Amino acid sequence: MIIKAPIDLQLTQMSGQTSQPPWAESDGVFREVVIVNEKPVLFDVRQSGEYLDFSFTGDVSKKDAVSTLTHIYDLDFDLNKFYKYLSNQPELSEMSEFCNGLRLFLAKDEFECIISSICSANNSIKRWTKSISDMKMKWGENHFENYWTFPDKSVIQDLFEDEDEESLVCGKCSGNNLKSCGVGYRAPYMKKASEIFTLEMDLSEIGKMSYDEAFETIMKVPGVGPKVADCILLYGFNFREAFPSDVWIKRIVSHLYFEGKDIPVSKVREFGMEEFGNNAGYVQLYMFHYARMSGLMEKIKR
DNA sequence: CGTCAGGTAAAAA
DNA sequence: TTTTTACCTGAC
Repeated sequence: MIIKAPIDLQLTQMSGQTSQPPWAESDGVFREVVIVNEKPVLFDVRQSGEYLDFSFTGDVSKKDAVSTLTHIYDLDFDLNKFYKYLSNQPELSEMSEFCNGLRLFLAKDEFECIISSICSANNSIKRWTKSISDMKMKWGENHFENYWTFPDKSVIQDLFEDEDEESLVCGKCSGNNLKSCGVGYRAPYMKKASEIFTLEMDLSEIGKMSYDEAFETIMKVPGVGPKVADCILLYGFNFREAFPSDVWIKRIVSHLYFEGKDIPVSKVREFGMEEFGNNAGYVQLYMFHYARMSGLMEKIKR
């Protein structure tokens, strides 16, 4: 089945958005299990011309399958209208040609997005995606032979932090702890975050809040600073006015708007939100990949 | 082997 | 309030 909205699936999958690791790819087919109406559904998605082609296995209606993928790949967003917006501004006008078809890759599981985003802090895309994939295989639920959902918060909060803690309980066991997934010092953050969402913070409330209220709330979670908070709000809860600002975005904004002057990341975030409004999330996404693909990144390193 | 990148938390200014 | 430092891990 084809969903008639332009997308570059490969680019979107591999763009390092912290909602989740890329789906398993084979011969241009991206495959993943997603929980829809509390039941596991295995999706196959592939590029068909400029559109998305898909099939699925599982106990779900065609309509719900379509709306699930439409959400995850943000297919209701009008890319051409966004490209018009970009082309009207000299600083941004080149971006759409370098990132044509790039879309938000939104969370299939809000909790997975939170832990992924915490894991991505001060980390490389390659490393955090491997950590999250390892966690799924170790403690998630297995479906359709080779696919795993992300473990529940109640599972992660009780995990051993490292080998030391694990061997206290079981002398010769190993590998059944968070640090074995390469998450490093983020392990205690992940455990505490899980505990908070189990005990005191209701995930379903976040999406109903205003952006400011949601930002303030999510910032109370350990391991969540301003950058991670904005990733969680953008990719996990669809707050499109979020402008996740890290060192790369700082360098790009500084290069494009402030003659290369060193601007504090906090100011970059404020600038992005004021300047781009509801397009802030998309502009951030396009800035990063434009810099990657145009060679700008090499030029402004350091 | 050492050096470095990269956000957050906690300490220090 | 803003600035500095320590933190795991893997790439180089």
